Amino acid sequence: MAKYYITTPIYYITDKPHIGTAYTTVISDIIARWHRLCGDDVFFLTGTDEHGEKVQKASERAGMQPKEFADTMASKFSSAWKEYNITNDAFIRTTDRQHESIVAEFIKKLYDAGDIYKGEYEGWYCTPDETFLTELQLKDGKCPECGREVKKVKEESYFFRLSKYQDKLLELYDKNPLFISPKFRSGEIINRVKGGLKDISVTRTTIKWGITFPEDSNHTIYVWVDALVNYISALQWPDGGNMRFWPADAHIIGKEIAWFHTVIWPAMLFSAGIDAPKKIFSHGWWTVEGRKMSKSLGNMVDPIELKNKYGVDAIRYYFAREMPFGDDSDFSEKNLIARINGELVDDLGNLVYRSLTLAERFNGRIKGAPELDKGLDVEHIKTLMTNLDTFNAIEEIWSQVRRTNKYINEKQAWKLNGEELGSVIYNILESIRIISVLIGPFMPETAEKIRAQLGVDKQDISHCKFSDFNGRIKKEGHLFNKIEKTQGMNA
RNA sequence: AGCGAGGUAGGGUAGCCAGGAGUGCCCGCCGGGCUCAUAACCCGGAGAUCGGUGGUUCAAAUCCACCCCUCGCUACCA
Repeated sequence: MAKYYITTPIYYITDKPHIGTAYTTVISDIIARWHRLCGDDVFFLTGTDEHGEKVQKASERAGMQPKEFADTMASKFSSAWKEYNITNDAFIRTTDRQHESIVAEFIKKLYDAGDIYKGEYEGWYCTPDETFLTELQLKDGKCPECGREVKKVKEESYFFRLSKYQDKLLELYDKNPLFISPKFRSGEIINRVKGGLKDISVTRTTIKWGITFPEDSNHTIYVWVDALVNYISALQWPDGGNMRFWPADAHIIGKEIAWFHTVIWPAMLFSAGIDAPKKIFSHGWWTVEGRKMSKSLGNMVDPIELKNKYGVDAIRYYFAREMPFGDDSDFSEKNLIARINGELVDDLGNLVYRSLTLAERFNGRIKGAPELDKGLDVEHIKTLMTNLDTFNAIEEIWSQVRRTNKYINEKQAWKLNGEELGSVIYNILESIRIISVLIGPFMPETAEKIRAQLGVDKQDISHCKFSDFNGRIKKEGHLFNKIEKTQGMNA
């Protein structure tokens, strides 16, 4: 049995869950469920990032202690994921005491390796935005975000010798072409690494809400270092039992944090003498109704509202189906409704309903030779899923849904009887049974409903081939209901 | 500015790396079939100067050059 370790980023708790974080988490869950379906020993991690200046400020505004504020926000995430049927094996919080002590131990290891030295951080700071900026980022000497004046700040800081690992990183990319996925994003990173790496500041003296740097208690560890270590602290590094899951098979992230995961994180691991993860997959971003999603535009989509309105499985399906492998996509309610009505209600729901009507009326033996197995390529779907390509995997599954609908029409099943009908029904039900297994990771509730109506046992990937049909038909209702146009959120 | 990604019928995508008739898929539109099914499903059709210009070639959506447009990243902003 192969092990499979998959992670989401840990989400920064100044925001509540939105469509982007929900997307990352759902996609990761689909992959995790897929691997379980394939019999792998899976560890699936998500969690929250709770230190840093912004959290400190946000908690002050909320009139709470940072830890109290963090507790409130973290539970918003864990309860949202519960509602989305997320099957994470652990939920890590960077304020967990175990995490804090492991981060301290980890950074000490880098220190002992001679990769941490004391220096002086110098840069620009935009006070109203509370943001540190580099020379390059400034626009006409002012803050690129708000256009206001910035001031020069100088502060004692400890640095990590990132520059030392340039060659080792390039070697990593070279030996593992899929390390930075999808491939079209790797050039960007590799060129920048080739262009040279600067050491990075890893501690702060001005921020109190963080983990104390063990070598100098005037400093706290910078949030990014703290956050990245979650991937191993959740496994109880260095010698906890779950370390057998390391190296991670896939870190699923948004493209905006690719640099940290593909450059800084492996470099820190090298310094600590730990293997690099196998793959960093950065997915695209959602725009909302054609516009960038942002708080100031007020177009943040609340995943809980969305789910309450359309159903968990519909949203999970939409996430996996709408956004092509790694690309950006537009979220639009019109489009979501079109997919629910066209693909879930008309294609899949209707297929199951009409098939069960035929099967229920038939009282002969459901038996025959496989005909509908042609064209269904489970191995290909496996390959796509291994490559995290949920978009094309669904396309492939749906072609079988369409093929089955077509088969019913071509055979004119409603006109047949006797053995001939028994054979056609056999093919239809076997096809639906296999479809239900394949869609399980995407739409677990729907898969379960189909399975119950077919009256078959729980199955895994090895059952995705035509064999004898052994179910006991029990037709219930429709799997999905049509969304009327007037029901749209903004309609 | 530098680096990167993309511009294919009304919309969305695949094809490009390894050139060979504009070929595929989904939605929408028009017409037909069927009645097991949630106005569903199935079949057929219309619709594209493949962003522009120039080049290589017997042959370019595909290779090369230049240009236009959109988007992302640019390191300590989760």
